Amino acid sequence: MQISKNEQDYIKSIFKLQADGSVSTTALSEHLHLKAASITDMLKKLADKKLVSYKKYQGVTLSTKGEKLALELIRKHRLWEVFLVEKLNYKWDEVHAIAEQLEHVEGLDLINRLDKFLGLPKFDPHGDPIPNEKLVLTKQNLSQLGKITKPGKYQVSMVNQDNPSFLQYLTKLSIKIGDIIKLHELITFDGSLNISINNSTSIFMSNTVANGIYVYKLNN
Amino acid sequence: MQISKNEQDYIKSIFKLQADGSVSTTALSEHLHLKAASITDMLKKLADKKLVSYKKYQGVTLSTKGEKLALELIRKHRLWEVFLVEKLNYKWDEVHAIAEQLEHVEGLDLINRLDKFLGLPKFDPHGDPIPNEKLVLTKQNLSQLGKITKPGKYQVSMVNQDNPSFLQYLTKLSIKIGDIIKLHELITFDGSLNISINNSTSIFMSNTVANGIYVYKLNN
DNA sequence: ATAATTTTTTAGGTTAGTCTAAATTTTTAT
DNA sequence: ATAAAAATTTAGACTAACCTAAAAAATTAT
Repeated sequence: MQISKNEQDYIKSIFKLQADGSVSTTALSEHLHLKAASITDMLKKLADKKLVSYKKYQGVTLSTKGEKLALELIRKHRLWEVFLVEKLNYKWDEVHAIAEQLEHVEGLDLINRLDKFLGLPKFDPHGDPIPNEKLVLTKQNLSQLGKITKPGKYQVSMVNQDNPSFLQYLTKLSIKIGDIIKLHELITFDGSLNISINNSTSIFMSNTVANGIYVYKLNN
Repeated sequence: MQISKNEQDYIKSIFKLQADGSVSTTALSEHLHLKAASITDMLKKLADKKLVSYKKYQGVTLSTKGEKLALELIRKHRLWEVFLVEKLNYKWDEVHAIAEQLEHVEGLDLINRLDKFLGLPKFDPHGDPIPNEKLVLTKQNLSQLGKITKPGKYQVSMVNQDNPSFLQYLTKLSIKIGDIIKLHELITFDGSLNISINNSTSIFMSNTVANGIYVYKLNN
């Protein structure tokens, strides 16, 4: 059975939104920028193809098969992003739309060859983990910088990739994956932060920006 | 104005078939494996978009705009083929279907970056010339090995890429782009040839196979 | 030159994926 | 507990790209 590009996009969205429990028609409608009626239509088709489990008025969840497909797409998307950044010298804010197309390219063994060519990378340019050939996705235990309550040393491990201008702003601040952030002070009033990056002069950062940065706590 | 993947496929076919003069509905129908009625429909749309010039019952020719698009697609296709063979170690008979998909991927500057990454190759894995960044396609003056009338030394410069099993057969004969073929004898009866490749022991080759090999005459 | 054949177009229908508007179900607020 | 609001589904329509069958035009053969 073949699954269209559009169907694949639904599966990816459901995967992304299904953090806890089932995904509502409205949530999908907003995420895909389509009308709710269109979502209902498609969910029926996806259910017919056993990619999701769907009961009227009760939202949708991925089946095992649907989840496998989602992980394949995520693997493809992230590996192509690595290719675009590492090999074609794109910036991290430029690759999403292109990878969105490349992830739908099919070919015997293509993605595993690409994986090997890239040196079996574990993370994409934004720090998101790449599912391995067995589609195992290893999640790290990270915190949003904006939610942290104690001053200390943290390592930038992942950034929110949904907004190119956010990524451009991080570039302007010269914040990259792997950087060490020292959190000096928390302003409780508005959640903004006083930090320094890789031991350079300290800067202020809004809570909004800090929430797009995921960090790993270092032991000193 | 945006041009769909399907429209692009028509443009490529017209380019390929338009060797001399205009292309007939039937020729396109066979090349694209679609019914003639569908071709007529689409030609009207392509004419509306100024990609072709089309008059009822008189076949179709590409406009300047259509020709530019065709060359862009050929450039993309051939560069992706180089990528697949050079970087991902595919064989020359395995890349066509994947490149067919990759050629439709759009992205600012993508193909020029790929071109640079690959070292500005002049030919694809089958020896077809790659249009440069200005879309100039330099054609070589080659002959089909099966049409040659005089014994002598020739260089394999291009092979017919339409048939994977033909390419596999060439691989079995260990014939590659750049190889030197010595044509010892022509059998006029059936057009078959007695040749040797890179000075190894001589072999016979059918006229059919020889016609899929394009060669350049060497001076001795 | 006309009849037969082939090519091409037209007319009307199908499917995937979207839409709007209306109907229905669920949730929330009183 | 019921009314109002929100979410969801149904019904019917649209577009792109295909199809079949029939009509029309062009070509070929007698």
